[in-house]
Amino acid sequence: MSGRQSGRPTLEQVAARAGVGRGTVSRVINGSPRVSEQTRTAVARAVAELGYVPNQAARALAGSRTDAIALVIPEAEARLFTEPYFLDLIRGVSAELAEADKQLLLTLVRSEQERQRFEQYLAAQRVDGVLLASVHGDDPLPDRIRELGLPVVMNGRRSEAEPVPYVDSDNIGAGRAAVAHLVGRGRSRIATVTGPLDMYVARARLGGYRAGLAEAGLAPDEELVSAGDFTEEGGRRAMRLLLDRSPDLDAVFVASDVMAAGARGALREAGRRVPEDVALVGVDDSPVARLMDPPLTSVRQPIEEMGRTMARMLLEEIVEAPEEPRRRVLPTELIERESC
Amino acid sequence: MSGRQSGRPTLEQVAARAGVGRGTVSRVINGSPRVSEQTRTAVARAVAELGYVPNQAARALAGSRTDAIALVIPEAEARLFTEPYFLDLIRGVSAELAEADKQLLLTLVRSEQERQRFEQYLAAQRVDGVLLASVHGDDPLPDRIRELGLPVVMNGRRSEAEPVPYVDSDNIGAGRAAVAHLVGRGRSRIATVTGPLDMYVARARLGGYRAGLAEAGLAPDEELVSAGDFTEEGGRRAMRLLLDRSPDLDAVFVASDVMAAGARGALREAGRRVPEDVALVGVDDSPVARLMDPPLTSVRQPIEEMGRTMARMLLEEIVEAPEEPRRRVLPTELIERESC
DNA sequence: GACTACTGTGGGAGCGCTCCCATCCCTGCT
DNA sequence: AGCAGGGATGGGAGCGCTCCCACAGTAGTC
Repeated sequence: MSGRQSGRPTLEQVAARAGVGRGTVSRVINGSPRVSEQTRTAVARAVAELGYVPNQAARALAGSRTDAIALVIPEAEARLFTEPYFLDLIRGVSAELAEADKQLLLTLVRSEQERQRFEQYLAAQRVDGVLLASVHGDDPLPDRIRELGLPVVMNGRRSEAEPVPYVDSDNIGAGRAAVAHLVGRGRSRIATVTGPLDMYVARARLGGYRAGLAEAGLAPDEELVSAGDFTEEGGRRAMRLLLDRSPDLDAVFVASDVMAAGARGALREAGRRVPEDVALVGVDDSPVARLMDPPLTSVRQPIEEMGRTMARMLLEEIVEAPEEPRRRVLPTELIERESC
Repeated sequence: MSGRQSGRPTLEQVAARAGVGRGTVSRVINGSPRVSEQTRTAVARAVAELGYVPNQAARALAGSRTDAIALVIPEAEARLFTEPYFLDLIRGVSAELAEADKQLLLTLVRSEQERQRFEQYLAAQRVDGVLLASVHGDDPLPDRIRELGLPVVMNGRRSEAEPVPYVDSDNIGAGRAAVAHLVGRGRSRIATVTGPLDMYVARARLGGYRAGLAEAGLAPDEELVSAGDFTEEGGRRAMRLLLDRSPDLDAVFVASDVMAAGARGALREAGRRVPEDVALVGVDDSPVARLMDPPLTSVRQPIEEMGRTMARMLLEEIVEAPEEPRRRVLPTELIERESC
């Protein structure tokens, strides 16, 4: 159908049409300054007339860069996170890459087998760099990728002293802000439901909680700390445990909105009113928070912005050799609703 | 670092190591049957020893296929849909593509400009086919892509008689099932909040609602139909209007869970109890439905399965020339909760 | 006026594959 | 014994670019 039956035009054909050499067209296409203005316009016209679009495969083969980057999301964790998380992240990454005219390759990794397959892709030189979302504490993948010589940027980190470049949100600040807010509302027996403590993000939020207590002059109490797993059910269980151990608690900082939904259920079961008896603060500012009864006060992370920042950092790493690993920690923000 | 400094091994090197010709290695790699068992194992060993991985760009250039497909999601609509929708869809697509060893290129289209850029990509022959999510009624993109000679499969359709291959869920069935369920619970003044009627999905659900009424021998009443826009606020407004016009209604089929959340709010404002005074059915079976008070009965769409099916269809279209456009309509399922 | 120093340009040499044709070497048959 | 018919194999010819070297033309320098 239509005139493209004979195949798409090539550099050579554009060159012929513009009456110049192949190299010159290439220079124009790639914006080299070493071309006279006159030649440039002639080539530009030929390009327009022929509807020329450079063949990506040929470019990649000759130039050894693909103009594509991979975003890797471990499937297991994709289910844990409050749902909009990854979509927001993708949105940010996508926006930034689109501006730079790069392609986004999305890889959901479900199994060890797929993970190996992914490493094969990297080896096949399909991408110029890798973005890694939600990496576990002991995940060797980031280091493996670096060994392949590919730039990587992670979302979040595996530990306090992360050697690989990353973009994280200020999880410690999130915990502190939550506690400070609760203290400001006159609460003093403040408990917390944490995430799984093998994840740095969970430890950081817990650390922020403790720092917040210390700043308010409140004594830490291990009875007031209960570990969840970022699921609703986990939040429910942790809350029950807390109520059991410390019936006198008057506030809870829950390390995610989804867990907060579970916790809220446990409080209802126990006949505690929110916020009259127990005040609640979550993390994520997810749609869930808005829909809860009462709507949940929550600490917002700038997810989309994290995505953008990651992409930007990666693109930088791709062009300029990274002297030392970059890292960015973006601020969080407390969104007040009626649960406090 | 490590031994790959000298560049990755090539076909040629594998051939030399195995003591065979280049063509033979290529045949082994691509699983051609015209290779003796002995040679095959010899080559396989050389591949393993060298850690050979075929260069994708070279393959694409020589073989003119990329082993990648694009999934296009219009950003504007990504915000409308109940959040897990696209993630589930992506999950399904990704799973199926991974099995077939294909890459997923994700493209969020935000503006007309980005859309054009996307068409350039297609022209640059970066993908073997395109998956299109949530296409509007008058969207010319699907036809444009077909003109480029690329296989396309859409999620949903633009009209009843869609010429482009698609995978849809049974939206008419969804409406009928919802109404039948409500009728079964003794309701007879059944209203509906629809989606924006320029979208086929909204019209189909409305059609199902009407068919359901007819099947139950209930007279249609246009006063009982109110258009929303798939947002929570739109659902709230539509519900208010409905209550205003027909205070005697005793049930509502709301064409999405998010709108149902808004509708539920409007009912609360009006002092109507759910389900005692007014029964509610939504669509999507999203997390929102589970969290509502009372939890919302909702018609589930097999989103992930749609994603898988789309991918499968596209892969088929890529290999065998499509005689006539394929289409698949997957069944929906009513999930009972306490809102009826 | 000869020399150097640029800028602009053309085009050869690959990049690492796939495609395909020519070749070789078995079978099996007459 | 001689020949056809295959299966297995080697390797040339590209695929459409980028890189880079060579060269022409022009300008600047003493």
